[in-house]
Amino acid sequence: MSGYDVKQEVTDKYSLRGRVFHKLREDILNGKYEEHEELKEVAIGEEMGVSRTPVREAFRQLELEGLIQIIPNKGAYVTGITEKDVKDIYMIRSLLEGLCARWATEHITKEQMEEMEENVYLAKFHAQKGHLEQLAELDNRFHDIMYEACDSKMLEHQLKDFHQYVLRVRKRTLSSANRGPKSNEEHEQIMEAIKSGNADLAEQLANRHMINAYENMVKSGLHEIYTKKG
Amino acid sequence: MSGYDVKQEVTDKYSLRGRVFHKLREDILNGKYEEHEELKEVAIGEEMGVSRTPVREAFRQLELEGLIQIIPNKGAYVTGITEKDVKDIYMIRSLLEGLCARWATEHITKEQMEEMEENVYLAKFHAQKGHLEQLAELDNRFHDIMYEACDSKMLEHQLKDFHQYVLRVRKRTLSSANRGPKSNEEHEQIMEAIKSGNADLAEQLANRHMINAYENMVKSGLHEIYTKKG
DNA sequence: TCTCGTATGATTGTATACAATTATACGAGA
DNA sequence: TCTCGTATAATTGTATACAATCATACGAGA
Repeated sequence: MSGYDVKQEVTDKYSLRGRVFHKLREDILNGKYEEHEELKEVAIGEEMGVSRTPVREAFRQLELEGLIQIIPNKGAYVTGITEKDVKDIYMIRSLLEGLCARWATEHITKEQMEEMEENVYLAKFHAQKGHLEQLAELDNRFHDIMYEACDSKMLEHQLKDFHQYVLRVRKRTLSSANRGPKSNEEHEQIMEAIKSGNADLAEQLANRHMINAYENMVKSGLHEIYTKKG
Repeated sequence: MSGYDVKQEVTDKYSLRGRVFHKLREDILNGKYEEHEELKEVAIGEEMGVSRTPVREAFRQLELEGLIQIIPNKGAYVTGITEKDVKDIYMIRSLLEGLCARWATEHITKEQMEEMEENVYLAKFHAQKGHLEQLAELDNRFHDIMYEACDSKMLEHQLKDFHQYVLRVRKRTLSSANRGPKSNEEHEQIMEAIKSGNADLAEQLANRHMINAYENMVKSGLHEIYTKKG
C-alpha cells in the first residue's frame, strides 16, 4: 500500500470545504472565471452558502494545484496558462505517458486489459456514428485505465494532475477536426503493444500519441481561446 | 510570464500559516514525526503558539503535497513512502531530469552557466577536503540551477516537488559511501554537455545520473531507514 | 493642476465559540 | 467472561468576531 494517495481519493467530497474545492475547480476548468480574475472569499462563500473558513481552505488547495495564485493580504487570482506552459506540459506528459505505457505492459491485469479492449471497441463504434461527446469520454477513460494499470500511485498521481490541468484546453480539442477517430486508432495500437507485451513499442507509441495530440491542438489553434488576455 | 508559480514562491513564509506549513514540512522531511503518526491540530497549534485556523490551512496544503493524509472527521496522518514509491519517483525523475537537461542546454543563460561551473569547481574542492555537508548543499544547488536554467515553470515545479518529496531518503545518501565525489563527476559531465550545446548527451547523462543515484541508494540500503514500519 | 498624505472602506489573516463526528470507558445483561 | 449499548471525552468541521493589511477617495498644499 502506498501512503501517497491520489488527491481525489483523499479529498472529502461531502464536507463543505470539499464541495467548495471541487466546485471551484470545475468552474475554473470550465472557464466560468476569467484568467487573472480575483476570487473573493465572501463572494464565493455566499454563492455556495458557506462561511469563509471552508472557502479559505479550498483556496489553499487550489493554489497548490496551480489553479489559483494567492498573494498574501491581497487576494486569490485565477492563474493563466501561457502557450508555452501548455506545450511544456504536453512534452512532459509525453514522457510520462510513455513510462506509464511501459509499466502498464508489465503490470496490467486481465480485467484492465478487457476494459481497455472494450474501450477501444466502443470508441470505434461511436467514431463511426459521430458521437463526439461519448468519444471524448472514452478517450479520457482510456488514459485513466492505463494510469491505473501502470500500478504506480506516484505516476498515476502525476498524470492525473496534468490531465486535470490541461483539461480546459483539451476539452474542445477532441470535438474538433477529426482527432477523435485518429486518437482512437492510436489507442488501439498502444493497446495491441501492451497486450503483446512489447513494452518498448508501447512506450514509443504512447509517447508519440501525446505529441500528436499536442500538434493537432496547435494546428486547430483552439488552445488560443484560453491564452488570450481577457 | 507563466501564471503557474512554484509553490515556494507563492507561499507566504511570514504569515502564521506559512510558518506552520514550512515548519511542519521540514519536521516531516527530517523525520521528527513517525510515519503514520497522527498530527493533532491543537497540539501543533500550541507548539507553535498559533490557533487551529492556520494549522488547518497548512494541513490542507501538506495533504496536496503528499506529506500527510487527512481522513475526514478523523485526523491527519504522516504518509509513508514505500520502497516502490521511492523507486518510481527516481524513475520518473530520471526522465524529467533528462528533459530538464535538454531544455537547459537550449535556454541556459551566461550567468547560470557561470554559477554551474563554480558549483562544480567548489564541489570538487569540498570533495577533496571531505566536507560532506557542503557537498550535499552544492549537490542540491546544482540541480536547482538546472531547474531554473531549463526555463520552464511547469517542469521546474514538478522537479522541485519530487526533490522535496524524496529529501527524507536522499538526505543521508550523499553523506554515505563515496557517492558525493562520484555525483559531482557526473555533474561535471552534464555541465560540459550543456556548455557544448549537446542536448542529446546532456539528456542522456542527466538520465543516467538519477539512476546512478538511485542504485547507489539501494546499494547502501539507507532508504530502508524510512520504509520500515514504526 | 498635480502630488502627496490621511482617512475610510474593503479584504484578508487569525482567534475563538459552537456544532458535528468519532473514540473511549464503563457498566448492564447474557 | 464476553458483548453490546450508552455516556463521556476528545477531535475535527464550521461560523463568527476581531485584528491587520491593503486599496481607494478626497482634500490640503505647492
